[in-house]
Amino acid sequence: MSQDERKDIHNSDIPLVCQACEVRHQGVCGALEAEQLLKLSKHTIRKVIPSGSELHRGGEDSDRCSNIMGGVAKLSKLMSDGRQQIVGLQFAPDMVGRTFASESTVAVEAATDVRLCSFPRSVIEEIMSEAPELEHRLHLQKLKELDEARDWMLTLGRKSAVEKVASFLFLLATHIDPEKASDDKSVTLELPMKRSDIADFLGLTIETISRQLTNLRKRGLIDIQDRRTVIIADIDRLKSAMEQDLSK
Amino acid sequence: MSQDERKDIHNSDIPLVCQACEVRHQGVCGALEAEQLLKLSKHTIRKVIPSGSELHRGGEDSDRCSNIMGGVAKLSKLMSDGRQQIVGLQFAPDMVGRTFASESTVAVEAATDVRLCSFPRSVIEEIMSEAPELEHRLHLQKLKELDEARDWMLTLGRKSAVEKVASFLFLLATHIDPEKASDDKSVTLELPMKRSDIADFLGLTIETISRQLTNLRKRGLIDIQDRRTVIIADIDRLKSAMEQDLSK
DNA sequence: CGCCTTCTTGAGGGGCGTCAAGCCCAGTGG
DNA sequence: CCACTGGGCTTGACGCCCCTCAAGAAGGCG
Repeated sequence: MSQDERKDIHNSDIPLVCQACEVRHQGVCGALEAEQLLKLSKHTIRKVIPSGSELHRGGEDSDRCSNIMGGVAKLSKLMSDGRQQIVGLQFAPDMVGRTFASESTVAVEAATDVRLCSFPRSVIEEIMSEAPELEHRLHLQKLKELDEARDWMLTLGRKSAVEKVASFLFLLATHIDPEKASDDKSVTLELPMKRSDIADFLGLTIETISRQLTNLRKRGLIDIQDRRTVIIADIDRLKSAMEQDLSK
Repeated sequence: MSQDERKDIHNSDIPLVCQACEVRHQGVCGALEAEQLLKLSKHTIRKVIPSGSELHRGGEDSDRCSNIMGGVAKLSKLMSDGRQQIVGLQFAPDMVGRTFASESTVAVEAATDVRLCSFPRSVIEEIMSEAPELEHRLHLQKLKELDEARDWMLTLGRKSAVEKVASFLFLLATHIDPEKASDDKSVTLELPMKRSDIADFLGLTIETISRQLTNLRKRGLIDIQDRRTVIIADIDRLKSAMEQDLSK
């Protein structure tokens, strides 16, 4: 097995599990040398989390981090009386987990089935201290998440219900299969979560989500194939619906 | 000048401007050696930004970053029709600025008079590449901002108007003069911004802010000394008002 | 087919926005 | 000194957007 037919510089000593990894170069692992990948891969577990189950309970400690290989995870916060707010969605190749002990009050749950590459927090932190480039990549990812969180604060604080739903659909269209951003202006969206999750993401109720989806449908902005499949007729018109109240 | 009466290891070669800096050890500069401080200090400008003026216009490029030495800066986002959302407040010793080209669509404005230590982005990024500990500190700060942003998303999406105002007052009480977190349960708050800013921070209108402040006053949770000064009677009662609707 | 969860649609009510009037206070100028 | 002005704030009246409650439709699965 030491005889590898693709014996170029980059692949010779890279763990097989990483060689086969489709998101390695986009994720934080792209910053790692073969030696470090080997170290990390000794502690990794690949697993599939079924839709609806938790990767990390909010408010509890967790000493594991995971790269998302596929699927969608949701980050949520819970109030004592049960009110809930989803504060972010994570897609491949994002890394989830509370590095440096932050993110403690956020729960992580699989929205769809999620494929993970999971490892102990201590190992990734140790490698970070040796490989600044790894911390740099993670830093950049967190800066992106911060930008997205602040974008969403504008949506939560200042947009109407229609605008919120349009913003949600646009977010999905630009994050799921971004390479499939076709030449065409129409996009077929597989909604990765149910109405109650969408409501918790947008700070609305399920009834309002439902009403605004039919509102958008009646205006010809979207077509609803089935409850989980939405066809965006024209992504540009949807984009303009994000800032323009269509309630009247 | 090479003769320094405090010739201990730590201070001998540290620039005078940094020796005098009251937030140096708490801010990101705490990660720097004398040599790096010297390099950075050659490009720093200390200045005071008067309340209301912009440090950075949203959507524009900026090649400067700044440490906040004192005062409060607000980060805001603007929609094309004028709706606005404040997405964060920054206090000393936070660093503001778009390192690694993120944060582009966020405007930074002085809420109060703000004392800054400002330097070019290129210099801080260069030093970061030499000193991973500096990037680590900045990374930790951004993780804290991400946590705060997500906390605030819960506030924006799921809390009632009273709860939002209570949350705002609590946020200020715990961020302004945190050392003055006295033995006493009552806290005198100097509001760093006017009602319209508070409204933009909470996703409400100025009228609602005003009404909910008097609501909290009538319930004995706060005392309003003048329009800019609020006395929190009991910080614990205020905290519980953050999750409990008092509209009835 | 029955049962459960999820979703849609309608009717009614309430919380917050909108509009408007007036107060407070600092700044300015006569 | 006071009148005038203008920005910031408060308070009231009213209306609308979205929540609440409820009923029923649509799937999914044993």
